[in-house]
Amino acid sequence: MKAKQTITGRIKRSVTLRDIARQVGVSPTTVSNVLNGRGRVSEQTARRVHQAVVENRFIINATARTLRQKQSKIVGVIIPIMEHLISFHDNPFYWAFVSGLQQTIASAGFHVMLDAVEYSSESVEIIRSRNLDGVVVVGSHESFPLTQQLAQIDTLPIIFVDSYLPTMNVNTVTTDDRFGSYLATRYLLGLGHRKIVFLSGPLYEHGVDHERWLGYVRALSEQDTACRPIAVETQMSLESGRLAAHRLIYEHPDVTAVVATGDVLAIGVLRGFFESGVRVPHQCSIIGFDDVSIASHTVPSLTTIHQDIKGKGEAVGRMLLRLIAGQGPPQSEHISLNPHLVVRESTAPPPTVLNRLPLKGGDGLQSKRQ
Amino acid sequence: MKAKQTITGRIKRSVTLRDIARQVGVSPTTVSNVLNGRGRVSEQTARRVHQAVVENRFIINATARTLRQKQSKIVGVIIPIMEHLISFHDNPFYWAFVSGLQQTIASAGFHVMLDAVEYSSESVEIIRSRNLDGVVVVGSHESFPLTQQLAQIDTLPIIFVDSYLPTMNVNTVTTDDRFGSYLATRYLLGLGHRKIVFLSGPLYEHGVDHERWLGYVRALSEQDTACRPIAVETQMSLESGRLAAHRLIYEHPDVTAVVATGDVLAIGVLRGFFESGVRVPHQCSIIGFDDVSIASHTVPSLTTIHQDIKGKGEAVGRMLLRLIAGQGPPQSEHISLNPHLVVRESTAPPPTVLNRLPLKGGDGLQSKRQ
DNA sequence: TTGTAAGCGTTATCAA
DNA sequence: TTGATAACGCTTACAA
Repeated sequence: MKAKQTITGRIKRSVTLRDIARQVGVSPTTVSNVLNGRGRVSEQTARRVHQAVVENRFIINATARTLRQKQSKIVGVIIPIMEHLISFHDNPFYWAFVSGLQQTIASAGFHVMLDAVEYSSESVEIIRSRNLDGVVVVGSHESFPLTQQLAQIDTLPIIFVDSYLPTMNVNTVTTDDRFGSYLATRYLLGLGHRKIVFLSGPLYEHGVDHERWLGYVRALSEQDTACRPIAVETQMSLESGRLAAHRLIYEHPDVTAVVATGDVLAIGVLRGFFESGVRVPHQCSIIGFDDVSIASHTVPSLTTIHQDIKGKGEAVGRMLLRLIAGQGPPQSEHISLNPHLVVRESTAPPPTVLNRLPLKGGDGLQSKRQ
Repeated sequence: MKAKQTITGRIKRSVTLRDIARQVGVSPTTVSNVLNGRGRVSEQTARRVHQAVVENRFIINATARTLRQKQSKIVGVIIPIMEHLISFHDNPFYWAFVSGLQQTIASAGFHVMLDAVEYSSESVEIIRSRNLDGVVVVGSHESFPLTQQLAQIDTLPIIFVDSYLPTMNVNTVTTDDRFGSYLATRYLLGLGHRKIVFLSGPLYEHGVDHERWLGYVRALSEQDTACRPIAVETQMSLESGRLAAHRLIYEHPDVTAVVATGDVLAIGVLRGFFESGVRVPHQCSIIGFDDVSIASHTVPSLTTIHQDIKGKGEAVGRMLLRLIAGQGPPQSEHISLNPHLVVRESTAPPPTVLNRLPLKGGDGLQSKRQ
């Protein structure tokens, strides 16, 4: 291990609190008290200490402080992943969320440590090892061993985001996914659609997409006609959406609308339909979920269920700060954010019987007569 | 400060290396040696130590280790920001980059600490305070006080990403932006375009967008006709792109192609033109930069300059690990990644004289005769 | 092959 | 209002 050396060969040491104390002619305790604003110091002394701090460009060693106080002022953001990071890199969702969180906790002097952890992991060493003050887990499932481990931790606040963990007594922040999906489906039903496909990522039990499925089903069941739910399950990615669109055309040619569980998926569908010459919304309506910033800039722009992603990061940040400060309630907190419908260009009433044009091209000509 | 207490009122202490030593009946040194695989321990002892570690769910305290060794195994990712985080939340670029970096350094046991720092900041306390082992700065400019401060640090490796700092002797990883932009512009010239607008974010001197400007200018100047460069400067965001498209139609109605310095901007333009009824690529071609995953899924899909963003994060991670291991060269390293052109649907030859349709609608009828 | 003891830079406790 | 001292949990000379 080579030591960092100056030209003179002396080991380069950073300025310590002790150095400041020595220079000012007081004890380390006093310097510490000044730095931490404990007040029991004369103004004189405080001023001199502050001056020495500036002069020597002293920066307190947070590592030592953490060791002593067992408070790191670090919050861990843990993202459960599966093998090859499916949907981890691509999803603009994460960044918006994390930047909202970062901004909020930074204002209280906290830092964010990012960690992607295998969902099958049996423990998350970083939490104890680094004395994290709090943890945020994004997108977890009850079935993950990782989730089980994390839920057992009772020595520091943990917040599960976008995770439905009904049997676990943990803090959660979610969007009301079921309601959002219900809104989307009801809107389509209101426009007159009856054949509506539900397109989602993997439907884990108690997953976000599963909640959205329940909202979709409920909306359908409230409709007096016998609307059958149709589920198409794929991955949450642009490309999966594109491919799903092509499949839809053949497997469900009579469909007039698609409820996608994510804008990413919806945008892929938009593209897939375009490639096949299916016009949106004239032949088929599409509705997304999330309202990522690009949703308002697609062609056609995307009708979607809006959720404030950055705001969610901020809400999580505030909740975490509160819990860390010990102002948390004895039992777990749950926040469910309200999504709302944003109508744009990708939805319209279904083609009428007269001008109906099935998705599948084969008998297109026939239907075009009007 | 309330201590965490168990029901019995005893302070809850985590298992330490000393506890393990005591239980096994050896010294802390031996346990440490086992844990760090230093080898000078009998296999017997090693086995017993390992067993005790597992039994007691011992996790080493990285904070204490850091304090002692002055190596934190933490890498800081610093993102210079201006006031209200313009283009920080929205840009999918960051996430892809950071996740590539994270993945790479995690495999060597390093963690990522994320920090957004004001560009005007005079110091980055976190670096010394947390004993960071390395730092990555994304998108910096020479004129930032922050950059000046960071460049002076010589006690740990710092890598500047997507930053052109010609007067500074620092490690950099960039994409060959000038060349990429040159490729884009040359491609359009080759298609026959002569009125090509350069649409960018703020053109800081030595900024990424400025480099791209130089590539654009060079391509034009190589063309034998007197192609005048036309610069339109805005913000790097979807919405700015959309608005710019509307402006373009009036300010430069004779333009037949747009070189945008980012896909985000280009996608905004796509949308803006759509809103105005300008057909892409028939009336106007658009070419982006970055090839974010959505670029291949827009309507029309985006011709763009591809750069491997996640790969850039990985390259930075590898370089950082090398530098941290002390295998770095005495002088600064520079890596320039090669971008390439990806042709999709948003580009085509310009409208011919006969079927020419200016962007501006006013005299559209006149030109429509054929 | 193993152990002793000092120290990393801070803060908490207690005393002055 | 201030200071001496002992930790926090680990690693590392150096000694045995």
